[in-house]
Amino acid sequence: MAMATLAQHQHSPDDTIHGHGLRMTGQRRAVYDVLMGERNHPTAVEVFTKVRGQVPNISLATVYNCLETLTDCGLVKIVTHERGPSRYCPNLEDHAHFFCDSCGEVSDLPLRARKRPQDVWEVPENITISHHQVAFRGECPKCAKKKNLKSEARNLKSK
Amino acid sequence: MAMATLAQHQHSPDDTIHGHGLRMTGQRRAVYDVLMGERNHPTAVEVFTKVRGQVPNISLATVYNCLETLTDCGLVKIVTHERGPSRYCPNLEDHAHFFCDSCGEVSDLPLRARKRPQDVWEVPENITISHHQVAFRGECPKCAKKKNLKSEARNLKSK
DNA sequence: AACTTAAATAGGAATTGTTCTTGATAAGGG
DNA sequence: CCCTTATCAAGAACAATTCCTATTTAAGTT
Repeated sequence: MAMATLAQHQHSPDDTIHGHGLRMTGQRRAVYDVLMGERNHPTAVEVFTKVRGQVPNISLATVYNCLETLTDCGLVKIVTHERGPSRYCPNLEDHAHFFCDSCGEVSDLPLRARKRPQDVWEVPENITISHHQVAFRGECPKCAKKKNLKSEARNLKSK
Repeated sequence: MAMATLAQHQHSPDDTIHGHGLRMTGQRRAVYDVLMGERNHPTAVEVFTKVRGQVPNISLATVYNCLETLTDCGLVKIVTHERGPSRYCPNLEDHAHFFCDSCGEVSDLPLRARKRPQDVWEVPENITISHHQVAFRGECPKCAKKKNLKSEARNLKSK
């Protein structure tokens, strides 16, 4: 019984794709596995080079197609940031993204419990909201630490 | 005395640009005026066609250059949304954007008083945030109303 | 006013990321 | 096994933006 309940909510990616009348092909699985493996928000080209290890003669266009079907089926989210290339994210929880300006790393920031974006921005009542995309930019802890070490070194030298 | 206080905080765009060691040229002024006139978040191409009315042989590259200098000087904000072309916004207040999926209209949503994005998303303490960009998608009131009228018409017909 | 120097511009070429097209391949259902 | 449709690889096409270069313009100096 517990299983039946689980099965309803926890579809395998195969089931989800089949539910959309499509097939789980080798290429699609490989692309999905790369995303699930590295949760680094890779670009299409990064997925492409990674996935070539598994499917040596997959084409970039196919990677784009796979990423599109996966997003259409709701298995993957597409993340855009300023003018850069799109990135892909298999985290289906509601979350924002943080982009480090110095190292380029992207990380997920979860939504706080019982909070909604509308609590912070004035959204008129008669507007229907279907999606939101939230991006923060700044400096990640690693880069901040590096910078501090450098300036310490400078101070020692100048003595 | 009041004037001196004002002058400190309320620079003219010319002063701001001069403060960056640059000049307020005819092209830059025309681009800035278009943005201040239509507050529709136009794309570079839309600015280009509009600005040609004032400066008939300005080039698209120059419009891009002007938009870049204006944003570098902090007079204009650049707004990106999914894979679409960048849009430009002279509203310097902290605000989010709403994109209507059916008519494409873009509107500003002000930040609520004494609220911060960090109130809604969990941002680790040791991350430094310099910018945030927030986009909502959905249906604007006008489009919702149109849709309702249409479905009413359908209902009448089917009787 | 002429001279000097650096900034700004127009026009077009080049680049980047993505989508489209086409013919070949493969897979599931009858 | 055949038929139909989905999928794929490869490369062409495309859209938005940036880069390049020769020319023009403006500001500050004599």
